[in-house]
Amino acid sequence: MKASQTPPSDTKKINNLLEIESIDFFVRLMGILGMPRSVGEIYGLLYFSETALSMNKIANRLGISIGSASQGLKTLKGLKAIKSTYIAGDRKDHYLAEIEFKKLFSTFIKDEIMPHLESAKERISKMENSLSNQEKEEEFYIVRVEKLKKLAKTGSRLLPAIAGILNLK
Amino acid sequence: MKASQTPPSDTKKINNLLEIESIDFFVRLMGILGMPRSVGEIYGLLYFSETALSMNKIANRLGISIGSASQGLKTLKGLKAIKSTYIAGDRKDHYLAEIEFKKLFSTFIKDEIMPHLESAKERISKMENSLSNQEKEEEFYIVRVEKLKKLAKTGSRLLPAIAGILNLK
DNA sequence: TGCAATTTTCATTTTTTTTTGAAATGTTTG
DNA sequence: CAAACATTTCAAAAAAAAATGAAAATTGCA
Repeated sequence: MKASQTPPSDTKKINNLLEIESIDFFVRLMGILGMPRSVGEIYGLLYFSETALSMNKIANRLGISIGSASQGLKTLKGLKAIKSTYIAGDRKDHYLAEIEFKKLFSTFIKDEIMPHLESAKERISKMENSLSNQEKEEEFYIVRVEKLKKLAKTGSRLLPAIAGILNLK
Repeated sequence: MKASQTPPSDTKKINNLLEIESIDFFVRLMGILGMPRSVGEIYGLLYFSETALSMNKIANRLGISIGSASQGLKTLKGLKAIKSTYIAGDRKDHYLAEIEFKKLFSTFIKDEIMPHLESAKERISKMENSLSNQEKEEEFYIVRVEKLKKLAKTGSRLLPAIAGILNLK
């Protein structure tokens, strides 16, 4: 008769509606960045958590395995999207969301996109070198290689610029 | 003794090295945009093809099924990354790569990213509405909702701007 | 109109990605 | 330093995404 009204033992009252929306929101956002569901879930949970949460609490609250939680936290640390806090008298690590999204996005651009650009440039060179002497004369091939080079150059300019804009907003 | 030197019957001599590098390049690029391998393969093949190719030729040359080819071409049409050409006396559709990447990217932003932004705004409103009266007073929640709104706003400004920059390069 | 060629669709299969959970590893403190 | 707790790793399972291919739908021509 009262069990259903008792909130989970060790937590302050949770706004479930908010939490659910937040998780849903970040699952989709992380999805756009190609991150697995668990990463979005963890970040969404932490985003509206006033207290730092341990890995175990995160896994329990989300109903995911500790393996997923561990992996997801590692990914989020890599993105600088969370930070860990020391809590006195507790051996576990505790995590808080980094709420400056610019960090998340600029780390993402730097670590996930820029490296592709580097190897793209190499591959474009390979293409250029593979052109036969005859092809080297042909407008068709010249234009296409040119476009690729321009694409790489635009990327090299634009991506850091985007990261930069995010950093000063 | 000569079979291995005979090029495929109906094609002009193909620069396989170039083709392979091109396919590899676009498989990765499309991968960043979350597109399946087949989409990158098709575009990569068309990019250095001087002649327009039919769906069947594409499927054959790439060794993929016609189902994949059909689906991949549909996706590429949607992205405005290819165009079809009429070839006299041939009933089949023939496809050419659209080599202006700006089209591909701005269509991608418009069709794949912007709609997410719209629904994100709705979800942020939901979160705001789900705040209890007490939470509405708390700095913690106010800041977080504010950050989300700012994120949505930055997205709304930045994404069309990026599409715009691409269009005038 | 009717037939043959072409394309699309979609249930099934295959492949890839993600999650799980138990074992191995690492860490703290009594 | 050992035992208790925490975290990471990784092989196996589950889930999700992509590819297949045959049937259905569409198209254009005779």
